[in-house]
Amino acid sequence: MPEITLPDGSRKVFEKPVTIQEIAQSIGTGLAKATIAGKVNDVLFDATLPINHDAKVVIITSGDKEGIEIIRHSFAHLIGHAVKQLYPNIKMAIGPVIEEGFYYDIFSEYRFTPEDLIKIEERINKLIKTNYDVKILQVSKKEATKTFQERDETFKLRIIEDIPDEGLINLYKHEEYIDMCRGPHVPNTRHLRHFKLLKLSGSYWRGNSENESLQRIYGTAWAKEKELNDYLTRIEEAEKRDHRKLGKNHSLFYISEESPGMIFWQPNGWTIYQVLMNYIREILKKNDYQEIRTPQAVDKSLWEKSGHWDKFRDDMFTTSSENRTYAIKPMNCPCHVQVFNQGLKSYKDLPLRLAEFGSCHRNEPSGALHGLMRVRNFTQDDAHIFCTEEQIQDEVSTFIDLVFEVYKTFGFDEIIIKLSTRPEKRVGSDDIWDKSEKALTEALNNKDLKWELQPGEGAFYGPKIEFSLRDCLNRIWQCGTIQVDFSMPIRLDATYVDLNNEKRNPVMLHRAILGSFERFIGILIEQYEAKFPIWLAPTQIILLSITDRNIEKCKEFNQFLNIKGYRSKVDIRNEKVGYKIREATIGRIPLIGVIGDKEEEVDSVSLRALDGTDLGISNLPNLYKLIDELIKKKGRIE
RNA sequence: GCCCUUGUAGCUCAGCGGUAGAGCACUCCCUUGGUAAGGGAGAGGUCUCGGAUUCAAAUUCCGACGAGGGCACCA
Repeated sequence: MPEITLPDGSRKVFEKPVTIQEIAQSIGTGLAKATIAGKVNDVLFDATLPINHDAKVVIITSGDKEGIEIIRHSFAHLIGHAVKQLYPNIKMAIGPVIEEGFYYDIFSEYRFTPEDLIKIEERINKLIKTNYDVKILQVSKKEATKTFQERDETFKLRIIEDIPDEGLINLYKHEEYIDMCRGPHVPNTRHLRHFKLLKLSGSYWRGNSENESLQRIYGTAWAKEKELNDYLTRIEEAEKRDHRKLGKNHSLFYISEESPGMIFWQPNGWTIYQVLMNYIREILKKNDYQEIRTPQAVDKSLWEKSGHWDKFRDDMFTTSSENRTYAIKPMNCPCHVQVFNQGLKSYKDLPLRLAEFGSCHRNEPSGALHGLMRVRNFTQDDAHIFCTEEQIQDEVSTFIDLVFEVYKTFGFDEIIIKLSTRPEKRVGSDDIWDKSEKALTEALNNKDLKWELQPGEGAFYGPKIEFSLRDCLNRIWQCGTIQVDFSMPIRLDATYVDLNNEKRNPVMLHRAILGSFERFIGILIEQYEAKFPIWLAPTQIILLSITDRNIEKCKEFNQFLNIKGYRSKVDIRNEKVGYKIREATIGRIPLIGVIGDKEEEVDSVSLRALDGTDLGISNLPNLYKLIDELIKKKGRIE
């Protein structure tokens, strides 16, 4: 006689074990029809499984977040159902739900093409329209094993091996197709309607490139057709912000076939780069950093000492001269230790902060390259803080604030923070790792920030905090970072004299705010959709002549503006003003100045903002004032 | 690096066995026009590269290189 408590507090007693479906039916037919699954004492539960004890029950429909996830998960099974009908020899591996969709990893000798994707989608459409019931079999591990042995589903068998012996395993029967899942799943395919298979990709069994290659089919699914269409439109719109597309359209940068992964900055892009660099320079000055510059190519012996040669040899570009081998530097830290080592250092010199806009080369795998986001040559806004153990906490804390201050300037509202701890392959004792990880954890916890732990993902020399941002398609890119390193100073003999006149090794903090200029500008292009605030805009103002009579005035104003240090251009072509405005607008120039006879009479210019706002007529001193104010704001919305 | 896709004028793309086409941009001419496209003419490509098939290849096949989407990697 289970007593069921519903979310509104009402209770219902049933004569015999009852399913969520039946509970919903007892409330109303409409609800019963919409029921996808439920929660029994806060645990997700299939709609058609019996509940034989008193419980709190929540009914889940497609309107719930869990509901839509269940729908997506069930669609993954439908890939299985369809694909096995079309290609009986394949083996199903794993098919989870992801953000806004699902995928299924499949082992198949035959390689799927986009045409197959269409076929599979058609087959799924056919299957869901039959509105079949999804049946649940709860079986022992032994029975499950037998089922998948008969079906030669070797990957499912491997998954079963890792499941504990006791307890039941849920098998979901989609007609002749059987899949294994923790569930729950929809009770009938009539809940599955609005989906689209999106893309095909390779993957590896258990995410390990040593294992079998699998083929992954990605899809998305939604409760309503409108939601599906909105999602697809959203992706389309987001693609328009792609920094590679905008970079080309606005002549910011390009990448040539001869140097994959390396950036040719055009005048427009380089302007942004320099403004950004000067902004960081100001920040460094205010925060007591000293800028240095170190060589591009350094003898391999230094990299052997630092440990990089051992671990990253294949990922470094090398060159040789006479009898020596050099590595084109993949990082700046060993060089910074060299600079630190010049002259004897006292504890009074610490913390010593050495910064460099360091150009690094890393031979990234070809498949990893991605516009400005992942390149083979990048410039870090790098710095190394040499300090004592006692100073770590403060330095890390100050740095986190600094990152937030800088990111705020660009209006990032979502900064993803992750703490990565000791990897398997590492240098340094466990005692040192304990201390380093503790320092970072405490710095984060003292700030009341949301952060995520990534065990085993730290650098080989120390743990790190990463600050990541999302691009237009929600892909996450690490930008800022701070890493604690007790090892490098020891390996490279960095020392200072302490209060007791004894030599000690300093601790080294590796840190970057933007990460690399390339990646950060890539993110910025997408963030602003290339509509840069005036302090960053490659061209800040363009002066348009209305007739040829106004050409000289345009040129004169332009010269004054440029001498004053603003980035001004003219458009004195023989075109109508509407045409020039259109071009300047498409060119994303923040301020447009129009000069006709009327303006010339009063030695002024008519101003228009990028969004079309009329800013009135202004003489030069007022124009300077206006631009100065806009620059000062740096596009911050406050 | 792995799997799928892909590489034609500066850009976006069409052509998919009979030695190249559009729109925009560019140059010149007419037009001197007041806040998102005035009109006309012209120039521009050994169709990424290397092989193979064929009387004939941008078009089919193989390979290399680059690019796109994922996966793996990311000091």
